[in-house]
Amino acid sequence: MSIGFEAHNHDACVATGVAQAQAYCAKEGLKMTPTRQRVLEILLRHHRAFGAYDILEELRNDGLGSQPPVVYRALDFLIKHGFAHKLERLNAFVACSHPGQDHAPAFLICNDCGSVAETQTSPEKSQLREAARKAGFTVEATVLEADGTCPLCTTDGSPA
Amino acid sequence: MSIGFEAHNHDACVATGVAQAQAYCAKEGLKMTPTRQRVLEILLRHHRAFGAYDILEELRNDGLGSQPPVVYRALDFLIKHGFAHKLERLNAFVACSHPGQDHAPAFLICNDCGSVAETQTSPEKSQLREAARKAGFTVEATVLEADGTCPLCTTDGSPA
DNA sequence: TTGATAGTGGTTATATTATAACATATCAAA
DNA sequence: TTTGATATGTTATAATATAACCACTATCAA
Repeated sequence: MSIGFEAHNHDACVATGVAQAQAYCAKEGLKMTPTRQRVLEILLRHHRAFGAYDILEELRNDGLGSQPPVVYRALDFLIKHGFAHKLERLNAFVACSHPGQDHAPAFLICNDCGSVAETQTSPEKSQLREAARKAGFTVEATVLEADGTCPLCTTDGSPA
Repeated sequence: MSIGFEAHNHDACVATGVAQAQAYCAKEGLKMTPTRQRVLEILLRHHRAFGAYDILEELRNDGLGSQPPVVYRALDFLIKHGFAHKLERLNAFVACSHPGQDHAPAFLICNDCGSVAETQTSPEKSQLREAARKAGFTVEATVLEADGTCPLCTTDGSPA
């Protein structure tokens, strides 16, 4: 369960993810508005890379805004506060698997089935941080992504 | 000199970079065509993140093709054979600083001055590879990028 | 209660990045 | 010299993202 390709109960993912985000927002004085919550739910439900325009289409179906800025603004909020991440390699988005933790996420992205696993790294041990330190470079954010084939697709050629 | 933010002779960069690429192509039976070479020269000369449409504008000035596919095809070739890399965070491109080596590059990207340093990592030691191994995930390619502030911009607020 | 302010959302328009599809050209091998 | 593979030229469009402006709402101070 630690890495994320195993099957699991997405309803629970969605419920706990939304609850955690709501709790965090209440504590920090942030506004979890209907649009933001809906975008988070969409990301949690799919639990895979999801493009901004795919999210937008679902939002539209819910009557919650139909223009790109709506979804990009919601994503900005979710990313800023750690509820979601952008996959730079795919220009797509995923819900955070470890919300509430200050973390340097890394992603394993399956090219076959599109599933995405978020893993934690230890910034103090990373080669990237070490290289930055040596160079006198101040790191603000890191992007750590691997493309490849997930165990399910490796084994039998078909996704979960 | 190991990391890449220091000032250095770009003419030499360009000359040696092109020569190395030509040698590699000759050895491998690849074609270093005028367009491809010109795109490589542009990347080497600027030695920073350079967008596809910025490259295209320079190509146009040289009469070497004026439509997007021209530059994207050249970039595909250069990237495929290790002469250039894409910075996913910026949707931009840089010449490779270590051509001819089979490597897992990592980048330090200065948000102030736009300079980019390419550093080497040891795949066998990386936390991303380790996480992949644990998950049974087969890695095909990795993206390792850090945003932040380079030593020159940290020190005095102005780029080199 | 009013009015100032900040944050959010709606909308139009447009910018930026990238590729599909098809025609033409080049070149080397059969 | 035909063939096949690779490369280039071109048109059109897809996919991703943001600027700019206006309206609404909540909050809070006067």
